[in-house]
Amino acid sequence: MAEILAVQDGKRERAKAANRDAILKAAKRVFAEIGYETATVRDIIRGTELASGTFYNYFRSKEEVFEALAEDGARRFRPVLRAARESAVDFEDYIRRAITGYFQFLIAERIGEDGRPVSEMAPHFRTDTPEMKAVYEEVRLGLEDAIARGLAPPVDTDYLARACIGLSQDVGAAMLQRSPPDVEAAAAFAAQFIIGGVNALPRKR
Amino acid sequence: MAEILAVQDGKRERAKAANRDAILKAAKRVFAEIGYETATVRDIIRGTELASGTFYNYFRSKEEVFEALAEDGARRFRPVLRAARESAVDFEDYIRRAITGYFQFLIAERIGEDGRPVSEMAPHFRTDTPEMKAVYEEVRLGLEDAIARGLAPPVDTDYLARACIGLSQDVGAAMLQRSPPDVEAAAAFAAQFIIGGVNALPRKR
DNA sequence: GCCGTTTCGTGACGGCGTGTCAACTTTGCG
DNA sequence: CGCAAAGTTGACACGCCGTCACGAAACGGC
Repeated sequence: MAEILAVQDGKRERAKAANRDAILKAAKRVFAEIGYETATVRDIIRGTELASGTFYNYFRSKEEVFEALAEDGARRFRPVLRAARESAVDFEDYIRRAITGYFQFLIAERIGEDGRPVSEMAPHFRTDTPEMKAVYEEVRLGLEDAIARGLAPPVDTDYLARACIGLSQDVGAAMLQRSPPDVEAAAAFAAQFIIGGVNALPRKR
Repeated sequence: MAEILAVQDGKRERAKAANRDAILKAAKRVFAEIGYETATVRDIIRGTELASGTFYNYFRSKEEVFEALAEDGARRFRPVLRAARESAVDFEDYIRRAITGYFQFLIAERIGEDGRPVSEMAPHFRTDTPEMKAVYEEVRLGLEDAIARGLAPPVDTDYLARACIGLSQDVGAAMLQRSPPDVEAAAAFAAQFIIGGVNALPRKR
């Protein structure tokens, strides 16, 4: 009756989800406060009500927690990319929407104004984790899609996706270092750069 | 007589330089073999003939050794950039030379064919260390120089430098993952992308 | 050469974080 | 209610960290 939308009813399942969530939340806070490198598993677990051993029922290491956080972020970001792809009227529009979405995401995700810079908090911000790879694939598919529709010239989509991601990450980081960060200006810069770049590319494949 | 070009004669100075060098060499090998994250200061010192305490006479931590290695790399790379700037006949030529130089550098620097991927070995590959910042400055100056000479349109050189660096890093990484890596093709891709991007940029400042 | 001074290598030590595990508590279920 | 399964707990052994008192080796004045 009261559990109309109870996705999990067992007390065990609820506790499990709650514990995992508590650890993730604590980790996010601890990483932001003292930095990923210096943070210890104990620091994280102290941020919860659980005992040290319990940590290892959920994650194998500090690194795995970080990856889980990155996965979360990527999972939340993917819909933004997909929406950009589906609602865009042309290639230029797609790029602009995707970049703007990413930069807004960056602003929204950084721990409320304080916290350490992303660079310090993200030690190995590479396309390692599965969900990270999924974002890369989403970008690449978006580009291939545009090419298939004749909206962009046929080029090496692997290089192109990597180029767009690397460029966006660094311009995004530069944007965050300015105060106040200007999403519009940064997005316009990155988007126009990419569009111009794509059009100048050697047409392969 | 026999010491015509002896830069350091004191036995102390020579030992110091040799020890520091031994630690750096061992660290480079250890990082490549077992990865930066899992490597310990003890692992590094075991790769030399020295005692554990000696490590701390030269570096404060594993991270500081890594930074020293990064500094070394950046210091060796900077002349490549400078040469590109000085010998280039126009903006397009400058970009092409710089990118090609960087990609050749990547190929030359990776631990002989084996070793872990750069991404795993370089946990915080950001523009943190002084020498790293110097590379960024070198890039930015090269771009400002081109703009001042009217070879490129006036744009936000901070964003532009970041964009070029991020793009080059990621395309370079993608190149290294292919076998065999094709420096020419990758450099042509990155250079043309950048040139096209710059020309499409909103002219500010 | 000799010896006081300084510099530096050495490895043992206290402190701390790690990951494990046997004992204990809670939940699910008949 | 009671048993089995699942999960939590914190103490423990292990390994790494960074330091420090000690001794050896190099320097430099005589």
